[in-house]
Amino acid sequence: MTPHERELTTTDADGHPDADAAIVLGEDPPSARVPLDRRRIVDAALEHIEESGLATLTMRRLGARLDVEAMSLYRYVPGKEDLLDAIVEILIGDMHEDPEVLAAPECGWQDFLQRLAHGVRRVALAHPKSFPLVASRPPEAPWLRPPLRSLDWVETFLSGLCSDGFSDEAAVAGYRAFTSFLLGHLLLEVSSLGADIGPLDVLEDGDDEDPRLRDHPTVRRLRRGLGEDHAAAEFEEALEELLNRIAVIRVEL
Amino acid sequence: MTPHERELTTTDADGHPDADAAIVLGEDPPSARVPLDRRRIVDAALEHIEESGLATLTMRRLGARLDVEAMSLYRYVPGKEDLLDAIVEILIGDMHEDPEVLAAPECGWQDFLQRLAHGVRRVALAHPKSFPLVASRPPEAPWLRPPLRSLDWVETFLSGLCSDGFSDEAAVAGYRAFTSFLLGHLLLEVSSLGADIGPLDVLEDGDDEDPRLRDHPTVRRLRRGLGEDHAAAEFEEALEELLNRIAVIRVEL
DNA sequence: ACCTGAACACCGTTCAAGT
DNA sequence: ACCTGAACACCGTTCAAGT
Repeated sequence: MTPHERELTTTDADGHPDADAAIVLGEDPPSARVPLDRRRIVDAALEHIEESGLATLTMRRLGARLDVEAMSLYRYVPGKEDLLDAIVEILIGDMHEDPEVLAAPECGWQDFLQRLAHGVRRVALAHPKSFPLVASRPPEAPWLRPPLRSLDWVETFLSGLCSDGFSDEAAVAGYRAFTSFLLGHLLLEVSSLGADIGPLDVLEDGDDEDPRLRDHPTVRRLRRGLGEDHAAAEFEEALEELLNRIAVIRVEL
Repeated sequence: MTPHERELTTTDADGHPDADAAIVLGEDPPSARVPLDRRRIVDAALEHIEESGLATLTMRRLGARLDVEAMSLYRYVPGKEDLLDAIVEILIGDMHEDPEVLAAPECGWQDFLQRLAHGVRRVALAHPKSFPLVASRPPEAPWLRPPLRSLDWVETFLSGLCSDGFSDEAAVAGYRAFTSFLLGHLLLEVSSLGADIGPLDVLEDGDDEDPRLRDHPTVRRLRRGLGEDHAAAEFEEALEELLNRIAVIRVEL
């Protein structure tokens, strides 16, 4: 694709170099490939993870994807660990840019938390294989419990609640309940998605039997229900319950 | 070191072989080191992770810890991935051996789930740096939603509920609610523990200011509360709420 | 200014060879 | 039977050198 574009822009069918024209028009330098750039690197890493998984992400492979040798990446990224951190920052940034999420809590804290939860869920579902990084990378502020990454996110959350009548203690308690809720639900949902469930693994309720089920009669009996995906509905329901619980915290603390 | 031991045990200072004496006493072969063994390898890996973190776990280092070259490990473990899976199995096994957890649900499903939850939490807290593997390793049964590892665990859970009046549908719904609850709470709790929080990171409420807090006034204001660890109490409280919710599921489904 | 070749230390893993 | 030496392919990372 990139070579294709390059061909089209550097010479036309008659062999005329038309690079000059492009420059005159103020476009990118003919096709001396766009110089590398930190954001482009992080995006490519994200793409790779979603396509092929975190385990195969390699500085060398990432370089190849960008038509560059691995060493070039180090001009823009201090190292692989920092690259993974940068991915997390992009994911969190996506959340913050979402206008749905960003909107101030004018319609009350319940609406605010609803939008926040759905915003995080959208990001998680859009990047199922990368999302677990958000939970596993060492946090920006380790003294913060729970140590979710991104002080920006925490600030948004706490100031949102405090602006709608939460006491300091209630806001902190709400923060804890909300984050563990999101983590549990989204990590599980995302891990079913990332599992690359082969069509043969669906375990039809036909007469054929998975040998592993011989010693697990209850799992076998309930296997149809266990295979169904009700993640969306369960998320809504559990979120509703959570908001009720936070409402109690709000008036009690 | 290894050659040193060998010298000391196979011959004494006068050149007498003393291996026979040891054998006569019925002890381990003098100290020709205990032959390797799959369980010993997995235990050593667990120890290494808790001491030094998953990132530094290496077949070569693991070999060194066992006074053996890395290649020897491959006689007992097919590869590094399988080793990580084996660690998860040990953790889950620990849970199942806990008599507190294992006891049949004779005192009702609420007591049963209480014991189960606390059993899982004990294991998580005992191995904070290894526990995240339970959530991140690809599951034994990918068609199972959520895909928690270990069919044994799922079987225990479901048959426990079904033996105390849960319909099939209610048991499945309860399973989903329970696992996402445990995952969220324990991963967050364990990640605060594993963070190796330096004493300087506690962020005293003294007058010194972390520069990162300049743009996060609410976090700064609430930092004392955010640093406190109420994980145990919050776990109990949230578990109580969860059991209430499951009670509703039980009668409704 | 931006990229690369060559190099270094360290991986996971295999296999023929040692004891 | 159990372990190791030597080797292979592949990592992350550095740095002097190329354009």
